[in-house]
Amino acid sequence: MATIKQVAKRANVSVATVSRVMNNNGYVSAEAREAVERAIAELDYAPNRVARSLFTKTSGLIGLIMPDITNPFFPQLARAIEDVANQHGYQVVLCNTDEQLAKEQSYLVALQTMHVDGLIITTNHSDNPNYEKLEVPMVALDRIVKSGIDAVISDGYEGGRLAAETLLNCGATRLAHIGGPEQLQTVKRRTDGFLDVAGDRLVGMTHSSFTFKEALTAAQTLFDEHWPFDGLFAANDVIAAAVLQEAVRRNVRVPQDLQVIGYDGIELGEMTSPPLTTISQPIYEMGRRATERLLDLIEKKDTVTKEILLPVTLTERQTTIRKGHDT
Amino acid sequence: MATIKQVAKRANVSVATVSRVMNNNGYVSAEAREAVERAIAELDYAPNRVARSLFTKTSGLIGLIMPDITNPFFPQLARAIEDVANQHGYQVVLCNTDEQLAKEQSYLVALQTMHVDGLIITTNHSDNPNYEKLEVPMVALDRIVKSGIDAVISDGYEGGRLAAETLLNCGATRLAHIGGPEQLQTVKRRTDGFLDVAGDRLVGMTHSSFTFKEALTAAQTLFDEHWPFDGLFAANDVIAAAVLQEAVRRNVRVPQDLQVIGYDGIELGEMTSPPLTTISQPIYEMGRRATERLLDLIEKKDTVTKEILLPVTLTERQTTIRKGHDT
DNA sequence: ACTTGATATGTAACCGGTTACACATTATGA
DNA sequence: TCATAATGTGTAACCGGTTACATATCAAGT
Repeated sequence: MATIKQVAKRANVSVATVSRVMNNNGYVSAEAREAVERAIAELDYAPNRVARSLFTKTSGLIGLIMPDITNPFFPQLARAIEDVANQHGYQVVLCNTDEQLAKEQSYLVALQTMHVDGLIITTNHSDNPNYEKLEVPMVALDRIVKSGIDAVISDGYEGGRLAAETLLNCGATRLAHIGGPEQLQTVKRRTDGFLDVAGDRLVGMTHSSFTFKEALTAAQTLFDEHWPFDGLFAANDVIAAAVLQEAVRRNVRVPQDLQVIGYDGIELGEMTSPPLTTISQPIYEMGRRATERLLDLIEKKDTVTKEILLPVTLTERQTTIRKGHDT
Repeated sequence: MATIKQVAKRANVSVATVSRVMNNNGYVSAEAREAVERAIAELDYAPNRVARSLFTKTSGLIGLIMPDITNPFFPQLARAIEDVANQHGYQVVLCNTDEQLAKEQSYLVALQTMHVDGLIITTNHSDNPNYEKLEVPMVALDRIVKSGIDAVISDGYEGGRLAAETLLNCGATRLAHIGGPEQLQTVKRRTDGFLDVAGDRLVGMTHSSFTFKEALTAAQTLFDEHWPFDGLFAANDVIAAAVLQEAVRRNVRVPQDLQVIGYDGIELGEMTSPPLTTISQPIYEMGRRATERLLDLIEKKDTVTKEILLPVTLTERQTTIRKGHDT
């Protein structure tokens, strides 16, 4: 790789002049500019970002801290983040923490020492001193966060309500629910919303992690202990898929005997049989907004901490019975 | 953040001594070492990786170039890569290229100027000059690659054969196939293997991209034009899921009327109804091996170009009829 | 006692950029 | 015409590490 010095020599100017044309600042004569540009082209020069970083204290890097990219909710988020970061000339560093504070900590120091310009964090530990003492701009994503950290989330409570209302509207009378991991505030809100509308029409409820395997045993438990019910709301689409599978195993027909609503709106919901009715979060949009917000923070366009709350929508597929069409 | 100079002053030594204790090389007296360590602890010092990078020309960064993290095959790969990279003190930079050469190019220069230590590439364009002229160690993953680039792939041809043999063993006599994108060599081999065993028992075949939507229309076409068939091999699990969904729409019972085998072994296969029999690639293992290989290359442990071919296995679930159990 | 090698430490150059500052030249306005 | 501002360019300091090299001390070997 050519260096700025080589370019300077070839163009018969000083490194300062080369730097000026690269960054388009300061005064440069037309001839000098042309000579430099020719030299750059001839040498196929691209400035060393490490060197630039050292001086400017910016890296063009964004740290992305999420529990597990393997969880089907996160790839879309990551994609959105990477897309907009890239459009603005930033690269993203991927970190999987499995929600473990120790891992987060070690990533945090690694990212800090490489001078990332900002952080997008999907963590429950944002109130941890490790985060608080960081002077790096950051925004929390899909997580409710204690103090003065920016956040973008979607309206889980309303999503829960919407699920219950939909089930009720579709004629369900005996409701069931499988909630998510209880320490996830953002997931708990879905349950809260659902429960508030369901009231005493709730006949059974349990909890599960977001792994399919656990979801399957949770579904089995629910069927074993609380059947019959005719409307079920799952805290995410993976759990809903498990319910669907368990339903066919038990010859419970969906949606005739049991209507099911999932949560998230990931692609998996299209692939089940029948395709899953679900409460869709605007996942890509969430990633996009979080990144745009972070970029604003980095460029100091805005310093007032904000929480961005995005609306959810009902995606009606075939695990509920359409009213008005009266299938 | 504290700098090495501050540490040096506090410990009453020179920066060289601090550097020596940090890197554990050169001679350092016990007292000096202790003083430095105390100063480091007191100041919470961590060396600036950017500065170190500039001198050493290593960054601790690995570039991960893949088409689209949103495609459910890739998150596991990314996770494996990130896991082993992290275990060795490296961070990974995520790049989504959508298979577009222009995007790859722009990522390549970005990654190069930030001095990534290595590259894992999932691309069809490895024979492009952009890659060839790079002096960065790299390994291709899940892609067949022209010249002297290391690669790790799994045995697609054998996987295709295995799929056909399994279907035949399970009593299928009229075989169908939905192939993947034709420019993907690694996917084409699955088709080749399948076709070689199927021979003239093949009654119908079509192609599809790996998006669920397209797969669904491909499945419809196949049913429309070539039904009946009783054994189907799909080039990946997403396509297989589409076939399953289309089958229930047409009241075709799986596996009684039609047996289906997918390919990849992603988690989606567990979530369909019925759960999908599939040819499993050792996805995590592939990512792991690729990264370990890359790390060896980076550390110059080995310079002979290698192709690592990993075996695939049959994961028997419920879209095929178990022989010997005669369900 | 003197050479030699091991131990210990500091100074300064270097990595490849950016930019403050000095200096020179040219244009502008009174 | 002369002061002043705008334009153009180079030198060198700086960012925060690493390490070659110089220098010094001390123990061991002859």
